[in-house]
Amino acid sequence: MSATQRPGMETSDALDSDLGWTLGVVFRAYVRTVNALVSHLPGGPRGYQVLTAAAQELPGGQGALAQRLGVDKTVMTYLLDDLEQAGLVERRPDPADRRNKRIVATERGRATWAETQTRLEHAEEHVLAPLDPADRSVFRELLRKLAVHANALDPVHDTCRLVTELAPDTAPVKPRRSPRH
Amino acid sequence: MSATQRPGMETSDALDSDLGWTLGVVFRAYVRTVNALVSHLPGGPRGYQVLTAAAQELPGGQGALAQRLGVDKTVMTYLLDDLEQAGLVERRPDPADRRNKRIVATERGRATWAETQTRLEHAEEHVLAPLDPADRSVFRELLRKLAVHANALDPVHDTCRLVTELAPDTAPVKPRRSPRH
DNA sequence: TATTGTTATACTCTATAACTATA
DNA sequence: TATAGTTATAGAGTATAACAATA
Repeated sequence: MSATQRPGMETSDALDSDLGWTLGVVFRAYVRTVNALVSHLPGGPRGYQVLTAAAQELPGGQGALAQRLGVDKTVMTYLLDDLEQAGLVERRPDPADRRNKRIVATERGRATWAETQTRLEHAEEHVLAPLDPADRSVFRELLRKLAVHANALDPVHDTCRLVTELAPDTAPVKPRRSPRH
Repeated sequence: MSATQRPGMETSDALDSDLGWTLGVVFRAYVRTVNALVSHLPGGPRGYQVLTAAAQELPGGQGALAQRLGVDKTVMTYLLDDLEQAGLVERRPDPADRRNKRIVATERGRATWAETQTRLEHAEEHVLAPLDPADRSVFRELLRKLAVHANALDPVHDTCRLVTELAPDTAPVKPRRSPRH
C-alpha cells in the first residue's frame, strides 16, 4: 500500500501527523520479520517464548507459564504438545507437588533457542537500519519513554476516561451485529 | 505486565535494546485507544475505515473497497450489512454497471464519521503525551523514516533474504502441528 | 464466458466446560 | 473440596466455493 492509498487519513495534510499508520507499518514490519525468524519453531513466536522460559528453567508449572505469556492454559497444553513432539522441551512432574509439571528445555531445545535468539537480535538492527546510529539511540529512548507511560496506565480505565473527556455528549450508535452462520 | 516480568528478553541487559517489546507496548496501547474510540461503530476499526471511504465517496464498488482495506470481499459484505443496518451507509447500484455497488455515507454516517475522526486525532496526542513537543516531532520524523523504508521493501522477499543471511546453515526443525478437534 | 456481490460451508484460533489425577 | 493439567466442545473470525445477476 502506498502512502497516497492508505485509508482513513486522507484529510491529514502531512504524513508526519499520521502516527497510527506509521506506527502500524513499522510494527507490522517488525512482526513479519520476527515471525519469519521463528517460523521454524512449532507455535511460532509463542513457541519461542515458551522455549525461552524452558531454557531458563523458570520456577512454576505450565499454568504459571501460560499466565506469564498471556495465553489460556488450554492453549499452553497444545503449544507444549507440539514443542515436546519436536523434541525441544520436556514436561517433568514436580516432585514436591505431582500435579505441577515443570517445563524444561532439552539439549536440542537449548541449542535451538540460543541460535534463534541470535537471529532475533539481528532482526532489531534490521528494522532500525534506515536510521544512523545516533538516531537509533534517540528513537529507542523516545519509544522507551512512551512504552513506560503506556505500561503505567490501566488500559481499560484510561481509555474509558479518554472517551468521556473527548466525547461527553455522544449518543453511541448501537453496534448491532448480524447473526452469521 | 511489568518491565521485569516480560518474557523472552531476560538476557538483554537494558530495556533500551528491547525494541520489539517497547514497540509492541506502544502499538498495542495505541490500538487499544483507537478500538475504544471506534467501538460505537459496527465493525469497530474496519467499520470506521469503510465509513471513511463512504464519506469521501471514493470511486469503485465494494470489491475495490475491500481490496483497499485488505479484507476479503465476503467480509466486506458483512461489514456493509451491519453499517447499512445502522443507517450509516447505503449501497447504490452503479448506473453505468449495475453489477457494481457504490458505497455512500448517509447524512448520519457523515456526521458520525466527522465526530469520530476528531476523537482519533486527540488519541494520537494522548499516546504521545509523555513526550514534550520537540521530542514528539523527532519521534514522528524517525518513525516516518522507518515506515517509509519498511514500506519500500517487499516484505516476504526481504525476510526470506534476511533468514538466509543470518542463518545460512540452519536445518529447520520441522514445525509439525498436532491435529486438534 | 467473465465479473460483482451474496450465500453457504469449512477451517483456524481461542475460550468454556467437563473430566482426571493429585492434594 | 480445591487445584493442575487434559480433553471435548462451542464460539468468533476468516477464507473458500458455489451461486445469482449482470456484462
